[in-house]
Parts: sequence; C-alpha cells; structure tokens
Amino acid sequence: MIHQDKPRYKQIVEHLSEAINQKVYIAGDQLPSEKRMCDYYKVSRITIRNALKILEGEGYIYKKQGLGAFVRDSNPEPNLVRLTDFSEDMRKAGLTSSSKLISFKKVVADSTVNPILEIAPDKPLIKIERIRYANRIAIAFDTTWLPLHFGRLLMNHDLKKRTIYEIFEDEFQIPIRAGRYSISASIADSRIAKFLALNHETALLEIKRCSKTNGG
Amino acid sequence: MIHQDKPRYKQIVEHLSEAINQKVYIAGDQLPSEKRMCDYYKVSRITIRNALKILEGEGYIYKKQGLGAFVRDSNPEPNLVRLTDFSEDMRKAGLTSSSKLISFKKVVADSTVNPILEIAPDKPLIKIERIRYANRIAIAFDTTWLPLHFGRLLMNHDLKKRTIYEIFEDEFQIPIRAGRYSISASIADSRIAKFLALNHETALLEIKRCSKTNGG
DNA sequence: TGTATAAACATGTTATAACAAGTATTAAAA
DNA sequence: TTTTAATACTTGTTATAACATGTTTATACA
Repeated sequence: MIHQDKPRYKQIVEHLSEAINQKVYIAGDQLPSEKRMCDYYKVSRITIRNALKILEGEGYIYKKQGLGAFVRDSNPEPNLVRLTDFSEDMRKAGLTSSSKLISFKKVVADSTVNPILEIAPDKPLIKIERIRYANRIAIAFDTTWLPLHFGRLLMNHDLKKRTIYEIFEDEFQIPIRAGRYSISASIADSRIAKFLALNHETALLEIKRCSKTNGG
Repeated sequence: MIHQDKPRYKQIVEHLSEAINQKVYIAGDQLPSEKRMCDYYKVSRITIRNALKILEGEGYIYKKQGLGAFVRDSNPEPNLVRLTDFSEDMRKAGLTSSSKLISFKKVVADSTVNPILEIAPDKPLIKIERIRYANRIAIAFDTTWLPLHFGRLLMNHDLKKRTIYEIFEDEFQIPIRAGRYSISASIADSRIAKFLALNHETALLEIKRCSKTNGG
C-alpha cells in the first residue's frame, strides 16, 4: 500500500467528522457497522477501527461493545473544555490523591442545580461534600448531587480512596457517559474558604460537571 | 486466545505505567522498542501498540516516528489541567473558529513572561495578540510570545485561519511537545474588556500555556 | 404462552505479515 | 575531507484471519 496523500484512515476520519458536522448523522444516530464501512470504503477493519478510535478520542462518537458506534451530543456552548478525571490527573502526575468526606445527606433539589440536572423541583437528592487532596494538600472542594437511587448504592463504599466514577463503573457496571464541563471564575465563599484554608474572597476556579449514565 | 483475566494489553499498560511512576523510567527516557517489548512480553506488535496508544493518551509517553517512545515530563504542580487545542475544541463542537490579528510586533521580554519561558532578560521576542472567535462571537483574547527566530517563520502566514501549532507542524515540520497549562481566575483589564465587549472587571479565566519544541 | 437456546451481528482482542516513512549511522564516492 | 548513498534501526499504515465477548432477535422446546 502506498500512501500518496494522507493515510486512508485520516481521510475516513475527515469524511465521517464532516458528515457529523453537516448533520448527515445527528446525535444518537448509529453509524454503519465496521463491516459495512469496510465494504463501503474498501479497506480492512483495522483501518476503520483506526479512524473510529480517533473520532472517539475527539468526542465525535462513543462505542458500545455488541451494539455499535453512536454519534455523541455536540455541545453547543462555547467556552467548554474537557477535563480528565481528578484522580486520573493526579495519578498521571505521580501524586497520591485522596479525599475527606465532609457531609453525606439527603436534600431537596434547589433552584441552583435544578436546571442543570434537568429534574423536577423538590425531588430528593443525595448531596455529597468532599475535600480533595493531592499529596495531603487540600486543593479542591467537591460537591456532588446524585439521584436518590444512585446515592443508596454508594452508602457502603469508601469515598475517601475511590472516585464515584470508579465505584459506579467497577462495582455496578454502570458506565458513565463522558460528561461535559464548564469552567468559570468565582469567589470563595466563607465556608469553603475555611475548609481549604484559603483567604476569604480568593479568586477560585469553579468547575461544573454534569455526567449522565447510559440510561439517563 | 482466551482472556481469562484482563486483556493482555491492559496488563502491559499497568506494568509500564507503574514502572514510570516508580521511576524505573524517568522523564525523557526512551522505552524499549516495540520489537523488544514483543519479545519481552511474548505478544504481537499489535498488542504492544495498543498498550502504548493508551499510555500516550494518558500522557505517560510520547512517540516520534523513526525514534521511539519516550517518557513525558510529569508535572509536579497540582491544579493543572490539560486542555485540547482551541480550534480542535471548536471543531469538535461543530463551530467555525477564527481569529483577528490585533498586533504583531517585536518586544523585549519583561518580567512577566521571563520566569515562565526561562529566557534571559531583555531578550527580543515576538508578541502576537489575537481575538479568538467561535461562530463570529468573541470568546477569548490570546497573547502569544515567541522566540524571534520562530516569529520570523510566521511572518508570511495567515494567522486568521490557522493556529500557530498547525503552521509549525505542517509547514516547518517542527513538532510541538504537548505543553502544560495552568488555569487561574483573574479580572478583565480595561484593554482586554474593550476587545471582547465585556464589562470591566468581569471575572475571567486566565489560561497560561507553555509549549516547547523538541529542541527546546 | 413462556422460557431457554441458538443464531446473527455488533465491537473487542490478538496473531502474522508486509511495506511506508522517519531517523541515525556507516560506508562509499567525489 | 566533504558529500552522498546505503543500511539498519525506529514507528506508522494496512491486509487477512481468527476467536472472545456483549447484545438482540428469532427459533425451538416445554
């Protein structure tokens, strides 16, 4: 095989990503199976899988074994940025990450989280507050809201050493569809400042993250 | 082949990432070639490449065709986050990204950028200021400092449509070692606020990024 | 009818093989 | 001695093939 122009799999990446941007396939659509694509593009399955791997990494699609490849929601808002998982970041940096549980209680959804989570008002939620450490230095204050039935599953697990993502994926085989994150600047309120041992009104990064399971 | 436990390539990922975390290989070290690893682990090259692809994606290593795989610098500072390239982000979101050149001039390194770029004071630099747009809406003010010799290369290129990264990599075959980014909150100064049509003192995200070429 | 099994089809994992292309070293030629 | 060419590495791309594993649908059996 001679690569005169770009390699074949990159051409396929461009062809498919353009099709997705042009709404030939829209969010949720299933792409043709790998075998169909092999026939269509006249290439081997390895080449198709190379292309799909890139589209997956770039957030265009996600795949489920036994089912197929599907177009991911495109986020219409600018200023969004993808973050890697907290403990994954720490592990990459060779740091030990841990967290301390501050509170774990049942609350009623308030107007703050309501529009983000798209749930009915007054719906009961589990609210988890934690301080995150890297090498025993407090670096983040983490507030998590969960539907009641998910919260119950976590009752007997150790949130100090493992992330909620890990527990869901490892223990309950509930895969988390990669969520979207928004970052904005804010000012530390007095309660959080106290936990993190910061000056009041220190400028902070506020990272909001909304993740969904496959079932919603 | 029967996968009783974890798949072979995942075992290799764990073995290698642990070796890197344990400083068996340190930053800059070259890993054994794929062929050597095939012999060592008694697997095919596909399996090794699967493993290396994951390590690359997780930021443990980077690869250069014709040279080998090398251990990436681990960043000791917390609070760091990896961002994808600006126009890549926009493309993923299906938005058209563009930018407007505000200034392109030779300056002398000041105390602000000096410690970050690790260069001698009073060294001449190229300073490029641009406004970034997503779908024609201004969303970012971008200031870039470059060594003089790199700046000269860019003189005749169109910075409106392409990123500096792209030009370097495509035109001059100067690969950019994935840089590290720090994010902090700050307040818009009056000059930048004017360009972005923002209120004065609106809280902003300040993203600092330092990238190096292979030669430094 | 209801359930269990098999089939059909999806992606995941792995092996073997070959050639393309980038880089560095070495040997040959000018 | 300097330049060029060959060569011996490296990773990159692709083909063919087989079996593992997850999901759905259809079929056969009770």
